[in-house]
Amino acid sequence: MLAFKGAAVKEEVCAADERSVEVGKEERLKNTKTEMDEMREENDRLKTILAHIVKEYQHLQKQYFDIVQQEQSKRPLETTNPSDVEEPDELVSLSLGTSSTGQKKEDVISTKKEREEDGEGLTLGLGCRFEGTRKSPNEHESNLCSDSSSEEAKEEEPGEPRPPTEILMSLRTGGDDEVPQQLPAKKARVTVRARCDAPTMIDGCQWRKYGQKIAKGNPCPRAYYRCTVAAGCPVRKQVQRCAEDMSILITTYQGTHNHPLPISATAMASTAAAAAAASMHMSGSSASEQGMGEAIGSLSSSSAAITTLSGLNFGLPGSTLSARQQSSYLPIPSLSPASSYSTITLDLTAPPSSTSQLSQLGRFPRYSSTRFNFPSSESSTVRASWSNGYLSNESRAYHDTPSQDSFCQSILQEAIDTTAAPALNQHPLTDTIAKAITSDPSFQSAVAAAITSYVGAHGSRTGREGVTHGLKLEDRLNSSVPHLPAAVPTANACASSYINRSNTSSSSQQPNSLFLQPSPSFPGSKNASANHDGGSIN
DNA sequence: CGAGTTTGACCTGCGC
DNA sequence: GCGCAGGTCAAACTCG
Ligand SMILES: [Zn+2]
Repeated sequence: MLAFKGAAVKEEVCAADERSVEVGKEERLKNTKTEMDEMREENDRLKTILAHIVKEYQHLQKQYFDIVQQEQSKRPLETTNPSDVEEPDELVSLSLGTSSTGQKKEDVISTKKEREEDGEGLTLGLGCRFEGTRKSPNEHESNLCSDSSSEEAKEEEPGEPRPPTEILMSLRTGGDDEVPQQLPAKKARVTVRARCDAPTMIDGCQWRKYGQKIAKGNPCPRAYYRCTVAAGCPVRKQVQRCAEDMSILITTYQGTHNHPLPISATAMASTAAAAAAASMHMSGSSASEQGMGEAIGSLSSSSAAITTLSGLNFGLPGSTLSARQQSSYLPIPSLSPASSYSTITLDLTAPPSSTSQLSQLGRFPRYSSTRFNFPSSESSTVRASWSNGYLSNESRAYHDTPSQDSFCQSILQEAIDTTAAPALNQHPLTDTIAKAITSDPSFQSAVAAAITSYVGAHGSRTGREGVTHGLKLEDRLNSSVPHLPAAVPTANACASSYINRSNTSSSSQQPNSLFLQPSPSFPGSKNASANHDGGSIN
């Protein structure tokens, strides 16, 4: 009896369960459908946005070409850019300051300590010849092998011709033509100033320390690192703390990677590039077109998504070919660039006030500098989205899916919008970007890396010029697209989110295949001493 | 034992 | 030509 009763009860219970289960299934189904609908809507939205972006891009591109043509016609005989030639060193400074107003030139040195978030290392990367955006990993390997032999040669040669996206090509043609004229002997350098507690920035690349020296005027020793991701990679970096503010880490990247960048680095570079481009647009005026264009170009090369941005960038009303402002900007005396270098300085320290810098311009007449400001106000929201975007990027790092990067798209969109309505909207975008940049050290480094790479590529190009005209374009393309500039590893300990997520392990990043693999986690970014940029060093 | 760091020596460019 | 400073090399050492 009891047994029966029990059985009956059980059955009832079972029936009830089944019912509830069915109900649950239905609900789930409904939910799923709803989600699907939402996804579809989202998809449509994205498509619309993409279409819009493309349209804008084309428009801007056209404008850009017009401008270029105008410029060319204006100064047909000029062989070199005035600025380039005249100034032994070009200093382009990117200011990613957090201060919202900081429109322009603030004293870099005075940078305050607003950014406490980045507590750790920053990283920069330099150009990379073979870019990871490419679809076929195999190519990377082959490239690596071939490249690994001679550093210098590599630097000068972009390498194999990779068909960049058409957009890039067009951009490159236009933009680069002007650029190529830089001084032949110049070596590209990217200096990143960022607040970072960690000894070095994590940029996703592996670095090996090969020397240390106490520079004059700065009690803090300067460390010298060499990229070890690929044998023979010519990229080097110097890491030094600012004498005036020990919390500021100054990292200088030099050279162009002769290997594909790690996914994380690539992703960072792209995002950074996008942000940089966008912000540049916004701030527009002061940035030198050339520098920006190049930087962006390099960045864009890495990721298609960015391409759009770069396009925008180029599209900018050539605000400045002629008007380029050259200001000397020398944040840290000890680091003063050698005359033979073309240097881009990324100031991620968020200068507090915007006026001081101007005062300093006069101090170092010798160097011209272009400054890029990324004013920002703090916001965490942007950052989150950015991170997401980054992640998505990362997964696709090796696929050419420019338009698909939603994150980038959003950014682009913003940029575009802003661009369209020049003055009005600038702040929002700028802020957003700035926030993103500021909040994430890795991002910062990425920007720097991207720029660096670009510059490096450019420099190498210069060397090659004259040799083969026919190849020129190709080279450029290659250099710009495939060869990302070294990604600036921004890694700090802070490297935070991006790196941690995307980057493969710090120390073990490996050139080809590994790049593709999403490494699980970042070990600890703690040791500054660690050599691996990815992990510790930098 | 190999990879990476340390550190003094060495090389090079530049100003006087 | 000399000295200085920045940058690099490489032997010795450390670490996993
Ligand atoms: Zn490298």
